[in-house]
Amino acid sequence: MTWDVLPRSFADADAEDVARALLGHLLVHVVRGRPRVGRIVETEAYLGPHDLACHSSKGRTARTEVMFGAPGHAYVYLVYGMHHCVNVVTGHGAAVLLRAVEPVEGLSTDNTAGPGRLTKALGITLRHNTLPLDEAPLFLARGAEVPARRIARGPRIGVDYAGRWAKEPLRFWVANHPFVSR
DNA sequence: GCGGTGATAGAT
DNA sequence: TCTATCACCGCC
Repeated sequence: MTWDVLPRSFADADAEDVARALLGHLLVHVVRGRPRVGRIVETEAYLGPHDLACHSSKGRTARTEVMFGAPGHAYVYLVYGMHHCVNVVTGHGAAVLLRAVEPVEGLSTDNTAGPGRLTKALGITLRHNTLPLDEAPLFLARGAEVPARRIARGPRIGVDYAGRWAKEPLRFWVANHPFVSR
């Protein structure tokens, strides 16, 4: 199989637009020559330093530096001591969290709804932090675009601490898709 | 509903 | 060095 890899410029736009545009495309992690592939069906936009739910609202630190770098790279972090989350950096402190994929190929489990389950199924860890997302081992590839009328939106999950930003409808998902979390 | 788990950031 | 916090998940 040859992949139609999405160029880094795909992520060079507002996080909200990228969050929508990523739905339907593929996340590929090549492990020992074998691709692990999921189709993105749920995302969340984190807009930048002014967005109090976004890690970059704490400023430029060793951890958040990657979000201030070039678009199209991975921001991976560990939460609650055990779950990895992977984001697509869109630049200027913003990024898009990948929350759920539909299993396509090579996954260790078909339990891929939820950011921690997604990274576990694909084998994504802190080692992938800052990697470019247009080349092996970890890249985005063209799937099927999701028509706007099939995209639902609502508040982001788990960011109640962020005041009014917790209510902003910055979570996007494929309507009625069985692999969307919750 | 509750707690495990460890990286992170800020305080001491 | 210490401590609070956390973009979650599995089990109760």
